[in-house]
Amino acid sequence: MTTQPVASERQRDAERTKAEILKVAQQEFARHGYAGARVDEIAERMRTTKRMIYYYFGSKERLYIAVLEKAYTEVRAMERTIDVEHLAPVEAIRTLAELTFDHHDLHRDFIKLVAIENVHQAEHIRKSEVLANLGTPVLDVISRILDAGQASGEFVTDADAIDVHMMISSFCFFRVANQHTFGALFGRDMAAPEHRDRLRRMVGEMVVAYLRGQA
Amino acid sequence: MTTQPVASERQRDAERTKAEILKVAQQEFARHGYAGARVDEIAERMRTTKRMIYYYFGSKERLYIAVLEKAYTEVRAMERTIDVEHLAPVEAIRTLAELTFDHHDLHRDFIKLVAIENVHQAEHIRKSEVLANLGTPVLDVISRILDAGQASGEFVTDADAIDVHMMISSFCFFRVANQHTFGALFGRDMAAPEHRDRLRRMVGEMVVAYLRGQA
DNA sequence: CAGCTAACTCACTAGTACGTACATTAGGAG
DNA sequence: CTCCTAATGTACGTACTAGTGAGTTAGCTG
Repeated sequence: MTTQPVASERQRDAERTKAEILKVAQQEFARHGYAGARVDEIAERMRTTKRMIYYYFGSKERLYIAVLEKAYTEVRAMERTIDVEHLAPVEAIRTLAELTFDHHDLHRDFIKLVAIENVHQAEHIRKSEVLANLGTPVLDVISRILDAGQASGEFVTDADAIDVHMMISSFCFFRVANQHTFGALFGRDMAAPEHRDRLRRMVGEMVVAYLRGQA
Repeated sequence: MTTQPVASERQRDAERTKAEILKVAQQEFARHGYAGARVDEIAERMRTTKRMIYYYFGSKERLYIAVLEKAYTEVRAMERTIDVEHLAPVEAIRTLAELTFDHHDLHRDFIKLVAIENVHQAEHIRKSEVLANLGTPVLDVISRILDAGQASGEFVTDADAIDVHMMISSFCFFRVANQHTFGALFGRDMAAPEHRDRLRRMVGEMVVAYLRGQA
């Protein structure tokens, strides 16, 4: 048995090459949109060549779909680690909102990909079997919090889990996705630390106030 | 003096041609994004030719900026017609939220242009003098409602007009802008009438609950 | 009606962007 | 050590795409 070089030293390594393509492609698509992204540009920013992109992914569109699949899969995996069910309903939903906020704050590229995919009416997502069968763990969490809150009487508003998720997401998504036009037109950088912290508290208070209803 | 043909019958009419270019271009940019939009495609869908686009607008980018300017100007003009100040604070802010909701519902192309412009980090908006000096009338309206509500004691939360505007916009924007990925992943069409009506009430209740605070 | 210019048409180009044919090599299997 | 194949590199083709050069005409002005 000869000495095996460690993975990082191997000159030929399919997994490593594929992973690098996906990483660089994600940046490129997020920065320039689907049509604006350049396959040649992705290739130039890598150790490897454009030929490899086509060898592994076949086409620009399939590469883009692979990027979406990877991004969504990671996000869903992260969602599954959220644990707020040991908290009382009010604190649970507030914490969930704030974690969602943090999550959006940290995954700018993912937010952009979602925005881009919506420009294209989700046509690529619909082509992916992986994404079609990717559950949404966060909905179950919200459902249980809502049930607990209604049972204890703390939540008065009769809300649906998808709606509540949408309410939280919209706030967090908008702050990140629209920060540039918002900044240009209102002169306020929603991503700046001082605004970020206030808006983080705001999203939590917003959901709690909504669910508690008009006392 | 010879008989004047009416504007619509004139074969040569700069204003009419420019207006048609802008209208078709808005659709094309909204549908395919900045990079995905095709100047030739815009030309083909018109009475006139591609050469005219360059004659009047000079470049694809300047055409795109002109489209943004027109869209934003129209939206701001519409905002100025909003009149809720004869209402009591709670009803005023609720109505404003619902009108904002309707407004987003009606101007899908505009929403998409905003999303697209954010993908490009608002670089085109920043190049436009028109847009830099376009006020935001809605902020004054919100300010006055907040002042009235705080004076009367109905609003407890110490909120800032820009934040409240952001809260309302985010909800309305997200429902329209992200309807495709949301629909694909959660199996719910937020644009369908039954959901639309519920979400419309929801945005109003959300702001009111937030401003009234935890009683 | 003559002349002038803004409005318009047509044919074309230079460069770009996705994708591929073909040659080559690393490195594991036997 | 040899062979075989997955992995990789090079160079190129085809189609598209923004933008333009140069000529033409509608229709207003005097």
